Amino acid sequence: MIQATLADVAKATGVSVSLVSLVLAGKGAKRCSAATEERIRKVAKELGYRTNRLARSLKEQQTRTLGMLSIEVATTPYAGQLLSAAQKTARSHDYELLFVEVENNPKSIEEAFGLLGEHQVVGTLIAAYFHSPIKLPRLVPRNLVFANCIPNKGSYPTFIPAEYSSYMQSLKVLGIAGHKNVGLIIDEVEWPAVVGRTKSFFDAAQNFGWVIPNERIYKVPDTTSENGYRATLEMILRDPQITAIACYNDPLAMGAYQALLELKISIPEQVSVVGFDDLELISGGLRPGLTTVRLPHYQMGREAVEKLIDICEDRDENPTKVVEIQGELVVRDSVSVPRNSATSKLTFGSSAMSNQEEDK
Amino acid sequence: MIQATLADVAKATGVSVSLVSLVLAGKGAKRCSAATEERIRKVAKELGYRTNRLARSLKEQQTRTLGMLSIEVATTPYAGQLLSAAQKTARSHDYELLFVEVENNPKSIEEAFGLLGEHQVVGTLIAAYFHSPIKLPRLVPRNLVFANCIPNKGSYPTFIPAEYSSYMQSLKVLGIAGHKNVGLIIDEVEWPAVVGRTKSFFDAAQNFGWVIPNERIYKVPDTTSENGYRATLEMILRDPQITAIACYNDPLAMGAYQALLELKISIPEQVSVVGFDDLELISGGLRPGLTTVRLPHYQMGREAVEKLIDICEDRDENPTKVVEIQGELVVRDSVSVPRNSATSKLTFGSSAMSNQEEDK
DNA sequence: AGCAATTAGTCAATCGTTTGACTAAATTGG
DNA sequence: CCAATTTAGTCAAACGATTGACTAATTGCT
Repeated sequence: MIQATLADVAKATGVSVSLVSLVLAGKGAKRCSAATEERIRKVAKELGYRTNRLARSLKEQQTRTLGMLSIEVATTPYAGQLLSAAQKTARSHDYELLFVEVENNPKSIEEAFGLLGEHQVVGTLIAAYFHSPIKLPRLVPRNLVFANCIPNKGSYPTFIPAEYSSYMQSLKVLGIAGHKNVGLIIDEVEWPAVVGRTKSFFDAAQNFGWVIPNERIYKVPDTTSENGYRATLEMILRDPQITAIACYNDPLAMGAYQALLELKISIPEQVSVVGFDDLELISGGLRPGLTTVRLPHYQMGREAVEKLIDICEDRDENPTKVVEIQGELVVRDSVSVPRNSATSKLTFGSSAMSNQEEDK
Repeated sequence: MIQATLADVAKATGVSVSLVSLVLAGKGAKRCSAATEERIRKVAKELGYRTNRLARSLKEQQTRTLGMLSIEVATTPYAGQLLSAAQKTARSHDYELLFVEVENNPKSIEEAFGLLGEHQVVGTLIAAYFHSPIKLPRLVPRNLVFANCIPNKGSYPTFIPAEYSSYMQSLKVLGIAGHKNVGLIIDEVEWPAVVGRTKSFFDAAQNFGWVIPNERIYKVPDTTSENGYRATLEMILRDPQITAIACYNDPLAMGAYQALLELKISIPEQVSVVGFDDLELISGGLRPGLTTVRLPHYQMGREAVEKLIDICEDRDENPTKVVEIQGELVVRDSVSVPRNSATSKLTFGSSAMSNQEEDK
């Protein structure tokens, strides 16, 4: 006997299966004497009785299992927060998470839907490792929500980072510090995140009176440190007026640090840098610490699952569609007031270090 | 009707439920005419019939679900590979993964065991984000395996990184390059990984004739970049003979880079550096690229689940206990032959850059 | 023709849990 | 004291899939 069943408890107590079921479900009040109830509970405990959720779900025609389709969420540093949040949130509502990795194509997603269907999941969360578009198959299950990605059709509760306003936070740090000559290094592919952050940059330029921002936008084919390094070298050599570099993400910022260090330009005294993502390994590991914005992975996971459960339990009073979640500005030490360009011109070479004349 | 059942297919075809079941299970050969079989299949397809795994499992008294208890596997950069591998491996054997995050204490683990029991999982994988000891509760389920962690009692299939031989690979790179004066920066807490890599260092010292290694071991309370930076500064200033630094992991190596850069000591010309973990964000992002060792997260996940399924299906012909998996050496550009200390003494200051006189 | 064997199915029990319908005994009210 | 109500339970069907036991009709063989 691998697990005690209701029948085992009933036999050991000398009552019917029904009564045990009622008592253990807390519905025995009107059907059972206090003494019997106690006996049943005692025996159940002794036998280590645990409900068989398969049987319950079959009878109830309703599981408490959610499916989570993940597009590289687990394997991307920090996106895992989303998965962790989803699981913990589900658990806290007595739901389980059936986790399935898929590829971002309709066929792979459709297969996974079928699988989740066989397991009678009551709802499905689709999440991606970066804010990306999802192509859905023809048939989709009911009770579907999205986190960190956007479906190509239909209208579902969708939880994504507020790219525009999140990025604006770090740009504001530059603007308020008084920077006027700001460069941007950004991905050349027009992902939703790229569009939002670009707009943010132009609006910041407008607000803070930055000069000709479109000439100071450097596009890279991939947001690697290597590309951040190269873009920064080029940017600084071609445009030595620049006092601050806004990077699309932290790996680019890491490359920017390397380029500036190589040019013997000190951060933040001579050039300030901001990143995006708060990849702790990078942002916390760099010297000086990188001022950046933490993506709301945890919140997206939590809110998406909470919404999903609301929908599953028909408690969706306000059928929200797209929810943009604000990232959190993490201020470290990579931004200062701009150098006084009258007294401190950027020079390149071994004497750069002695050239630091900061504004007060 | 949310999902078609066997009864639906049977009614639509005009046959009994039994026959449909038999046919769709591929056991209809001796019980069904080819014509009827074809009709059944056609109707099932039209109705989008999918087996109800709850009902099947209940009847079969056997699920195809595995439980995975994770100790921060999802939230730690790169450990997520283990989870991804586990899920994909399970899936490729037609198993599902019920993913549960737990804390590393017996109470939390016991709770999760109970939960998995209710879902009738046939086997359980416990995995941790770093090679760590696990305290098990009094009662544990059958069919248990461990990945990247070690149980405090009992004897279970356990898949861990081969700390000693993995780390030896990167030390060999230093040894073969001809380094004699090698420093080690390592965690002060005696985790299994620390013990293995320390032993590796002493044996490498023995083999390659390194001098007094115990005086060149710097212990840090936490393996952060910051501590790597501090340890490196101290190490180099106190012991300028050092030509190579072996770091316990990549974040420490990142800190070492910063310290060396600040001292204007070039990598690898004047000092070589090796890391461990291959945190791509760091190892691939640093300039020059960091020579390090990739932890076998993916392999641990895959092999653990394969073993688990073997056990669940009574196919465990060789009941292996602890399997150590070798990490993969990733050679980048942070190691060269040692500087010739006769002609190139380390000096500290702005003239260091011109001091590079390498061996040929 | 007569019997066995094969073909093409159906029947019914079962897994563990839930719950509305039922019942026997005890208690209450007038 | 007896009818009505309450108490303390039991019974049985259902969820969907599986499978050994059964059967009716056809075919094969001599």
